[in-house]
Amino acid sequence: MKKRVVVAMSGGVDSSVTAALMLEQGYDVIGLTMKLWDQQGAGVSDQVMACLPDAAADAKAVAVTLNIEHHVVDFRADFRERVVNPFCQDYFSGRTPNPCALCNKQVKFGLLLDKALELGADYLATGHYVSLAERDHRTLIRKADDLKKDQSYFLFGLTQEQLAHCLFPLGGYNKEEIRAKAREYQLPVASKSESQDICFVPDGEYVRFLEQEQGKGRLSGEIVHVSGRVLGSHQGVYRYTIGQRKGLGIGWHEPLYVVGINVRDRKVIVGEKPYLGRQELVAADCTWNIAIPPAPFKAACRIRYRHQEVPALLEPLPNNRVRVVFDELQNGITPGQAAVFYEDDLVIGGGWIE
RNA sequence: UGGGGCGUCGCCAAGCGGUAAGGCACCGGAUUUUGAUUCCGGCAUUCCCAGGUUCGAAUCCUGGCGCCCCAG
Repeated sequence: MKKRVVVAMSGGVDSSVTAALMLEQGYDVIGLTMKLWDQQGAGVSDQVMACLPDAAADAKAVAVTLNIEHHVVDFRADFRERVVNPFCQDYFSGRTPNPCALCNKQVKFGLLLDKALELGADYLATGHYVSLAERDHRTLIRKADDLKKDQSYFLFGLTQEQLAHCLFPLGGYNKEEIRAKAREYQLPVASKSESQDICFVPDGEYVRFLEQEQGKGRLSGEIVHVSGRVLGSHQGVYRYTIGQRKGLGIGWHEPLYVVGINVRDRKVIVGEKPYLGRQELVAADCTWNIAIPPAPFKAACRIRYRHQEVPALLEPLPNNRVRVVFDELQNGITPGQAAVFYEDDLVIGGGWIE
């Protein structure tokens, strides 16, 4: 009997081609589109498993073209509770959230996967640019062949249980090839543009979003140099993130970067670039896809998306945490972002920077 | 109003008679499924003001104005 696979269809090029590929590979395919957020306006998300009204319509149109079953599931309440609210809380507590990584774990490969299994699916397939690999009877995420599109960083939180039901057919392709396939299959979304920004903040103005949600002018205070000298004022600590240079409005001999955020005193600490360097971090809520070695071990670590991982020594700590000591100083280690660990091109684990 | 110093883009700062460097900030763009970073481009017809000397001055002279420091 044919294996059944649910494809998470956002209405974008990637997930649409994913559905076509699954079909081509002989699966019994059902398309599922999540309704995550109500939003007017431009900046329609594409790769992001969006959310917007016409995303569902586009997905439906693709499903019709492919002649597959398609459903829309309404996760708006859960999405707000599990992704949007933590996003706001993080910013208002001086952290910088990574909603995409959280959404993957909680919603796409949480609620949506559950829904897929409910529908009798063996697998959930998505249009992420990653592959899967087997090692020591475990399933690991492998970076995409096209490193420019690699999205393994955002998927570090998936557990063995989740990965057991995942299919990522796009990992071996690059974007041009996927677009070509979309045209080949004559998908109506073949020429849709790339998306960016947070899906629930399509215009990228996350500050405005936060202020709409929680009110304006909270947590305003001083901008202080590492030397202690007050250099200016700011309109809210949530407007800043570690490593940020632009938007400080301070004329100085050199560029200044945000090197610290003190919510209690409402202070944004700035300093010259060398002050950004840190040798280590601690990550919490770790997910491991290997057996955790009992002793400290070497691995490569990424501290942000789209950055070459760097060598470090990982020391597992109690309570699902890990200390990461880098061989070289790293700039812009930011609480709230993910630290993702690699062995060659495999994701072996990751956690949230404290 | 005794002595000394200084006034060039929002900030710092070159320039010292030949027709306004640079850095920071800011703005725009590129890159990017988070936030950042990074990269590229833009940004003083004008040098505190008013006269004067020069073919020509931010640069020299005169007079104002405004700061700063040291003395009283």
